[in-house]
Amino acid sequence: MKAATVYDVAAHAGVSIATVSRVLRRPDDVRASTRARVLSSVRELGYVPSASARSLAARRTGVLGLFFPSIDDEDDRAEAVFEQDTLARIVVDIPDTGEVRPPNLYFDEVLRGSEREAWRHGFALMVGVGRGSDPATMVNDIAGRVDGMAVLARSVPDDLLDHVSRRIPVVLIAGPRRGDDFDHVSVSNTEGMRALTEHLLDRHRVTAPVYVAGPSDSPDDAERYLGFRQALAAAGIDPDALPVLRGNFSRVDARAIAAELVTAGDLPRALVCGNDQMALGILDVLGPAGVRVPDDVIVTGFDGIEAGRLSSPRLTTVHQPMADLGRAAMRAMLSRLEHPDQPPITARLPVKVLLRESSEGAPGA
Amino acid sequence: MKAATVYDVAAHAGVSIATVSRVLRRPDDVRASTRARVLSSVRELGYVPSASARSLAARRTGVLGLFFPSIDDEDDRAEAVFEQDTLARIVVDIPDTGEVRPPNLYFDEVLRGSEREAWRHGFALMVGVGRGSDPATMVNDIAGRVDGMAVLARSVPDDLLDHVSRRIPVVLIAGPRRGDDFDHVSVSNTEGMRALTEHLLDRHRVTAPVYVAGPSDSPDDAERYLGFRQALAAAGIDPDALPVLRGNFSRVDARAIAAELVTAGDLPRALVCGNDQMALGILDVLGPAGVRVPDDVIVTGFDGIEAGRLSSPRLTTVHQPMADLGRAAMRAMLSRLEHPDQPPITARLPVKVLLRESSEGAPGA
DNA sequence: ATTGGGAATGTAAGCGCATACAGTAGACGT
DNA sequence: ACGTCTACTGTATGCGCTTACATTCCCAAT
Repeated sequence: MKAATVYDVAAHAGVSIATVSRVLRRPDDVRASTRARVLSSVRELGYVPSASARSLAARRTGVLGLFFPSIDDEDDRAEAVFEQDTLARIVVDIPDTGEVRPPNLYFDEVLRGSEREAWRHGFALMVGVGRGSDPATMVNDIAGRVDGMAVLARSVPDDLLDHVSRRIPVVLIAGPRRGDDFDHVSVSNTEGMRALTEHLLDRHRVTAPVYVAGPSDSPDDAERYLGFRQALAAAGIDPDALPVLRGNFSRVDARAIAAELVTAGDLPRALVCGNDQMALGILDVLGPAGVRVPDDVIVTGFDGIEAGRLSSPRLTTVHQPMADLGRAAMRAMLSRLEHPDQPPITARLPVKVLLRESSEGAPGA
Repeated sequence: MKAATVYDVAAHAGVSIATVSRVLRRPDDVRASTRARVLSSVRELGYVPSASARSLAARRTGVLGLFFPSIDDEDDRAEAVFEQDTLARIVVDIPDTGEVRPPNLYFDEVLRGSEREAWRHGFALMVGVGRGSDPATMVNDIAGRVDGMAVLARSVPDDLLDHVSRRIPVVLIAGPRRGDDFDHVSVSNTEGMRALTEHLLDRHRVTAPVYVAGPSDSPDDAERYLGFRQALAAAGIDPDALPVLRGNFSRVDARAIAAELVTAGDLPRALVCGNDQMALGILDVLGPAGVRVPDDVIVTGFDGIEAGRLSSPRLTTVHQPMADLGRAAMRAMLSRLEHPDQPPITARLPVKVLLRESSEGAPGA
């Protein structure tokens, strides 16, 4: 059952392969009667054009790429449950109080936005998730298949980016700019954190907020911390006089940090976290420890993930438009494809400060 | 800046294109010294092989496809925020009490699992989300680019499936089998719901649970309802004597249903919902209305989404392994690619009944 | 009936790579 | 020195499709 080709269809319909191709690509160039004949042959033969051949001939693939760094905790069961015609029935009692798998909303959202935007412009989307080993193979592989590629900050080494970008346009998502070579899409980390901090300073008279930082190599965190400092400086407070707690963006890690603060007994008036996960981790500890939020301690996050809306108290945070990030990345790429020589694009998406109970107290209060 | 090709590399390294190709595909067939020379040319020219050409010549693409029906609420702002070098600073007060966007965990998870499994076997993954208009174009397009394709139940009309499957193997995810033509991967909907229902009947002495159904054309819901009925029948209860409430799997819709029940004043002892979203919608209404869960009414869901673990009370539900669904689908496809003539695969993944507070009462109680 | 001209179709040349097959250079044996 | 292998490398073809260009149609206008 070899797959049918243009030749088969052409023969079957009694036309040349060019006509078959036209029927599929520019139907109006073909007389209605022949078109109908060809289409019926297509149907009859189960013909599906080979995108490989088409891309090769047309010099474009119609696919955009998206590359993520690996984040999902390598679930590496070699053999997934499968092949067993099992019907399950395992009843588990009141389980999983902790977090099972922090659903990686961030990537999911970016992906969704990307897919959507790519599709709107007639492109398919190919995703790659950088697994630990060697991104080179994968990135190269994807790069060979697409017309353009968006890459999450720091998921790909610079030299690889340079290499790949000689073939196709590359758009960087989040993180810092990389020289002036690439198009770049990010959110207003600094401005958002500054606005939030200013709010705490002005409205709540906080004088010595403590920043709970993410990994020291996170450019996003660096930008956020910068906003934090700017707000302090603008209020006449010396940022360097305040301690900074270093976390790793994870919830469990933040719990440890909070636990330490509680036992040490020196809780600041406000804990400003570099992301939501950490803020949630802190809430996990503070509540049970008898520390009231926000009465005793104000806690804020950054990202605007769903879980922060479901926590109690609900988390004050800065929401970044993750899906829009993906969309903007795709649009930047498409724009670059159309105008290869335009100057580098820099899109910076606005964020929203969401004031909720973890800083404001009961709703309506 | 035309992209480099094998020819360029060959010329630059002083070898033939065959050797260049060998260096990339079967390095051991080339003398170490020439290999090094070629590789350095590759680097110098920024050569990235064209997957289109390779796929065409090799007669396989190395890509697997995954097709979803459209679920995300068409966020159709024609122009996403973008291009404006805006720095945002908009402060919003205590917002969004309702749900902002039900994160579509289900697809996200299936996608994640698929990507993972595909990658493990050296394949890239291409995703397509069926947008309202006409799936044919998109499915055909994807089918032309991949070696095999997994499709979510009912996202593609039968004739299209038949057509496409003449070119590549197709695996169906979830839903009912389609004749005996396709490989099929699903979860134990019936068994899971039956186990859950039996638990309610046996352990909680519920005698007349009411089923809150999904859309009548949902095969998943049908399977679940069947399990519900089986449990009743096995307990000597006539399923047909009990009313069934019809929802559409959405949270808002379920709220309306619950509201009606509350005002009518005839709440059953237990509401068994076809999915988690609806169960959550019911919880949304019951709590504020003064109805105690589970003391007055037991509420259960199906799916095991994250939000059900974060609700209060936490939701008793049946967890289906969504990521594994994706993985299993990919494996089925790969298996089919290796053994085209093997009999149709049917994988049925086990589920887990998770008993939580919405049926059991306070933890530890 | 002729002719001009646009519309419809056919012809043929790649697109960039993999690979069967042919060729070439040493290495080794006699 | 010459034949024989073995290990590499080059030649040439085709994968299935698009598309510029050439050719043929068809019909209105003369």
